[in-house]
Amino acid sequence: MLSRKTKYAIKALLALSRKYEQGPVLISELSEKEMLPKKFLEAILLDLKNQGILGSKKGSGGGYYLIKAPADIMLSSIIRITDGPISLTSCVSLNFYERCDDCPDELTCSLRDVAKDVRDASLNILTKTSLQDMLDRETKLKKGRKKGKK
Amino acid sequence: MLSRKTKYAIKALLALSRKYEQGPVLISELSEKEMLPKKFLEAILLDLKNQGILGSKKGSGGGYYLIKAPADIMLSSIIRITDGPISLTSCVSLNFYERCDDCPDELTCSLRDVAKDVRDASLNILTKTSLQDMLDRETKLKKGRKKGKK
DNA sequence: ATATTAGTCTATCTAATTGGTAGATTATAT
DNA sequence: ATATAATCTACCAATTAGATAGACTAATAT
Repeated sequence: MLSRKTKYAIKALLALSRKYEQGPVLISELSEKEMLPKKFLEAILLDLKNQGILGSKKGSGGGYYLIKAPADIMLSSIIRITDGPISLTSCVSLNFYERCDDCPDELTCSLRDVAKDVRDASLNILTKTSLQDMLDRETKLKKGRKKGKK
Repeated sequence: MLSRKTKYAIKALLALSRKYEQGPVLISELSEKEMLPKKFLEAILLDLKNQGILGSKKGSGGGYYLIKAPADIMLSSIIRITDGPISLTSCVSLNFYERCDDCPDELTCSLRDVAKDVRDASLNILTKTSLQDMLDRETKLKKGRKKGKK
């Protein structure tokens, strides 16, 4: 399950996506409009900045802003920053590989084999879904509901 | 990521699968041969029993045994017992549904929409992979390694 | 019967993680 | 200079993960 941290990050990033190239947005504004605990959000945004997703500006007229286009920021990148590994086991993680301390032989571990498949299936979606894609989905979902479609 | 609990459970269940219909196996035997902490394993096995996966017998000649065929026990069932939800968000969980406390509208939440896709992709594998499948994979992996294949 | 065996129940315990807050500090625009 | 707003340091409480100890109960062998 995604942590609150990750959900907050995604919410904030979606809000920043809607204001892409419209100048910095205040933490307090993000916090209020998106209903995110301010101090916690602070830490999250700082994290996203240090990982190269956001830029920031201090002083009046300052705030946070996307450093890349919403279409170039993938869900997988966000999750990895705030939650770490996406895979079921660390032994198949592409970005956080670690040997399972007790595993006698990785090459013949059937769980690892399945975990690999699950990882590929998940990443196939998460590395292809950008913030822009999510905004698009949102508008589609809203339209769909208005027209009473499912 | 899967918890240790889940990994231990899978290890133990695979061992019990190899001895399917050969009578009960001692906790202590499982613990030693599979290198699992005994007391922790005790709790896990009891859990699996209460969830209808294992049977048990007390007294001498007793132990734990599979109550269904290895081909009928799916990875998804095991993970759900020991780790809970498989999905990224509780709002798309088939077995542990819960509303996201802060979500203003589930029907137009784009994260939920993506989480649904990821859930389907993961479950497509996990509900189709049985303990028997894992044993089969294991032997295949062992053969493959002997012959030097990849 | 009773001693032995082996699962079950209750109760802890520690360490790590999660979610969150407070307050001082530093950079910047005016 | 001063107000603004991000950044840094330092906590803190609650929960979960991982694990152990010991009493209790049921079944079996002798």
